[in-house]
Amino acid sequence: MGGERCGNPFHLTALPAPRPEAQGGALDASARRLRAPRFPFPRHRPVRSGAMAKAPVLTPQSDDFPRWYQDLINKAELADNGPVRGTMVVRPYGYSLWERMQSEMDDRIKRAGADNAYFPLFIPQSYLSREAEHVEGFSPELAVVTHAGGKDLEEPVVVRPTSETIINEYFSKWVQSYRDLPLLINQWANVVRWELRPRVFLRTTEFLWQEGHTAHATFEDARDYAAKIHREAYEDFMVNVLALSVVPGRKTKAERFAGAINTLTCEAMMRDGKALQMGTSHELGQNFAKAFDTQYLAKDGSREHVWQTSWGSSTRMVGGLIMGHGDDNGLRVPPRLAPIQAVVVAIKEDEGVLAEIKAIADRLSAAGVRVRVDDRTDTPFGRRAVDWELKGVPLRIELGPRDLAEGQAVVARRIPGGKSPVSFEKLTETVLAALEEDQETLLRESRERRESHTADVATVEEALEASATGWARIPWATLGVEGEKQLAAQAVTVRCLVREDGGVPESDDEPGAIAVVGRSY
RNA sequence: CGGGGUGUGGCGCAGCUUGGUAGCGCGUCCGCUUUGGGAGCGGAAGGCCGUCGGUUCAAAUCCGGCCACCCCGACCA
Repeated sequence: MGGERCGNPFHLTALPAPRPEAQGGALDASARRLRAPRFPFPRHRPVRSGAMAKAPVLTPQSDDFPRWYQDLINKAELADNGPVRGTMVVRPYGYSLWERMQSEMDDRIKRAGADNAYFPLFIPQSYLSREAEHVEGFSPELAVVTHAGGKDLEEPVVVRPTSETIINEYFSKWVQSYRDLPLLINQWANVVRWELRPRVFLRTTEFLWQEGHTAHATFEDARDYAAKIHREAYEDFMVNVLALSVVPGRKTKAERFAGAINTLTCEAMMRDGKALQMGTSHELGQNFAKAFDTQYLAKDGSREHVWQTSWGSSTRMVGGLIMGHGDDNGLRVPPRLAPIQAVVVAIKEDEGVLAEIKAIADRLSAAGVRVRVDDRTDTPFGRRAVDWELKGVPLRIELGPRDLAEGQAVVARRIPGGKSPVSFEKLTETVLAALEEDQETLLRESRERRESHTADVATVEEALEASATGWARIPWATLGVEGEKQLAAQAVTVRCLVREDGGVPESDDEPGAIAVVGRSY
């Protein structure tokens, strides 16, 4: 793609047309009347002589999706690259999205019975080695500290890539009796995995996440808990808050977490048709319990190793939010997640207007809306409108002197698009209804996009073909481990195994299991 | 590690073929006019051209070494 960058302004004429008019919704009739064209130069029309046309705010998705993603992160002020390759600086607005995710996830984790705790960043290197598959899985991406305090360390310490090992070291002390079980712990932390191909939010060397670690008395208890987190915390959050229509499923052996006996995943489809693993929940069996000798005394007096789970979700979800919902005008944040659900904008400097926007914001705030006032009248209105669109704030309530005189404000909707005047009396009610509707709209769009870009196929060749634009579903019995390898040669992977009815298979070889395959981030 | 590419004000780039001491867009700052969809005009600040060496009266430009970064093939939240 390097060769495509071109300073020639005539390239602008080849840009795609503005996105189609919004469909459906009560605001639409007047919206069409009021809305200004987003880009002054429709496709294939030469730029008029004289005035130079404005470039689009972002590289259009259809031109170059990765570039669009980068543009959006920069212009919506979500993050910067850090000085060390693969690291990122999360800027305040980007961090506020993460904080909302944390808050919603934390509620669900606590509802599932887990308590938060904190374990150290540094782990003795020897801990990693105790579980063979685990160390093998992680060793290529470990950051190891060999020198500290002005001298070489006797035993190098690794910067945690995940905390199974160190947590088990302590679990083995804390668990003595069946009465100590289940032990349900979660921690919010940063982890480091040295990445060769970093991408902001999607794959960074350091990232933020929550990692849950539990110990149970029986295989069944652990299995059920991993499934509970998978569905009641992860899937529920992703569907009902992020408005992403994820596919919950089971990983194949090739895609499983190093050291797990089973991995459950939620896979989301991005707007370019690629998959993003949004969160995983693992059954660890007794692998770590044996490696760290985590045992308990059962009721009958026998000594048993615990059965364990671990589960994680990370700042990668911010990337999923961007690529799952964003369009050529920027981010689109589902209302339930949005740190700012509505921004009240003063169109121009005017005493009455400035007083009224604050009053409106207060009323909305009292009604439970996360609202912000934009009174930066030293910045032109258009600039501010574009900024809020880039940031994906669902509703923009615009107020100018003319509106004030008529006792109304203009409500601009980011998600369906369009604008409509609303009287002050009806404003709060309208805002609340629009937020509800927009949440549903995003989820519906996400589901429809995924369904229309998923093909049921019968051969590896067809699966590869479908993977060019989306996902394929193929019977796992047809594909098999051999077919999985063939796909991998083309950078296509089995994202997960599902049942025909959408359920999650109990094992890899469950009859009737369907493999969902595609390219992924 | 194998293949391709790039290093020039904060960001994005031109200039290199044909050496003559650096320019454009965006951004930033100041002033006035503006503010209903990325404002206009005027002014200003900001770069020893990745690095080391060579050729030359003269190097961003030519030659060589080194470094860094980016893109495509093996892992992962």
